[in-house]
Amino acid sequence: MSTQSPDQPQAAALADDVTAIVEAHPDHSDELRLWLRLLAVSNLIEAEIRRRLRERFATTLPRFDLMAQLERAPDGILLGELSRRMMVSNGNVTGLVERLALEGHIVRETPETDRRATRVRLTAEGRSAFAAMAEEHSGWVAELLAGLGESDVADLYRRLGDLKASVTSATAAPPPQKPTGDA
Amino acid sequence: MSTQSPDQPQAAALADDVTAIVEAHPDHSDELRLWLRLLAVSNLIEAEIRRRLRERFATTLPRFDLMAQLERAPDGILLGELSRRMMVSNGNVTGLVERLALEGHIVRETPETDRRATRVRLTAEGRSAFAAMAEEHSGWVAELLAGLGESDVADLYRRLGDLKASVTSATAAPPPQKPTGDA
DNA sequence: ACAATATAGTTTAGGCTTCAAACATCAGCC
DNA sequence: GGCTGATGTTTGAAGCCTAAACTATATTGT
Repeated sequence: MSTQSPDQPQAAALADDVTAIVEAHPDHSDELRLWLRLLAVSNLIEAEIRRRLRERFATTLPRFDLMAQLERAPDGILLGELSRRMMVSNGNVTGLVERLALEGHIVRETPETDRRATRVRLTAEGRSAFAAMAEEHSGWVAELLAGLGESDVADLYRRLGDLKASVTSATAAPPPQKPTGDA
Repeated sequence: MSTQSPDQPQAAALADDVTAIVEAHPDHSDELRLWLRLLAVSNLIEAEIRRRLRERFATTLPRFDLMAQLERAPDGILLGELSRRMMVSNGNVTGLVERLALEGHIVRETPETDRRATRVRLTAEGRSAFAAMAEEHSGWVAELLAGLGESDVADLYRRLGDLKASVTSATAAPPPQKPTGDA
């Protein structure tokens, strides 16, 4: 797995065009393939977990995620902070909170000190519902990853950390724009 | 990173409860952590790519994916086949195709031999638009993964393949139910 | 105090996604 | 020909998601 172009070193007649194209556009196929596989695996696992959350608990991944955030914050969280932690938009949180409140899993309250804000907390019912879901959930994940050895898990974890660092640094700093004069 | 439970082997008073719990619920935290990181990395990259597709080409990832499928099928694809290849529902494809057709990127036609079906193809405009997008897209991916060495890419690719196999085998065969009498 | 600005959330418009039900057509059979 | 069951697609309801516009409240500068 190094360069994708299939082996036709003999077809000389048209080869010049191909060569020119390849030189103008360096080969990114290994990275592309890696990304496509990463995406496929991630979607595969996610779809299965969504399916089970729906079948077993009649809930969804976003609601589960939101409850997971609340469980770690016994005193509740402001919506804005929730939106930051979940990495989704404010408006999105508004809707999720509305539905979870209807289900009785969480409650909203307005702090005395800032009447713009809304703080949400798990109800007792929500806390115990989440505990049940979280336990099964972690079992599902373990089941799906059961084909990996202990060292595979550790290795993948570390390498994905490297990848995350690569992505973060690539998105944090805007790409080198016109170091010299490539216009 | 092996077992999560913090070390309090001395706290004997309450330890029995903890022990019982741990034995009843084996520790899955390493797998869980791996899954959360995989999901985070995947979402990070995906969000960046969606953002760039929107900014540079005023399009979306699903539309890009659909066009990518069509590009590999010069004679067009039936909607059902498209839905299978993209791993999304039929109804989803209906909407995507509608919007891409409005944009002039693709055309729909009904085969003479089966008037239930719809075959979609890229237009000439769609083909060249896709070529431009695909080239930038692969550059973005390479850029985001640039922090990884060549061997890192190959390693990750292989390990993700193992992971995919694990997930596939876990979801294909329903979990062992009553090993003896299910005949 | 008051105007300007900033912050916390909600709303709106639009797109993606699924599932289930409806619709259209086809293929086989009587 | 006309049933019947399978196949290909669309529709409708519901949820998730975002960006942008908007409301309400708080803070800051003067």
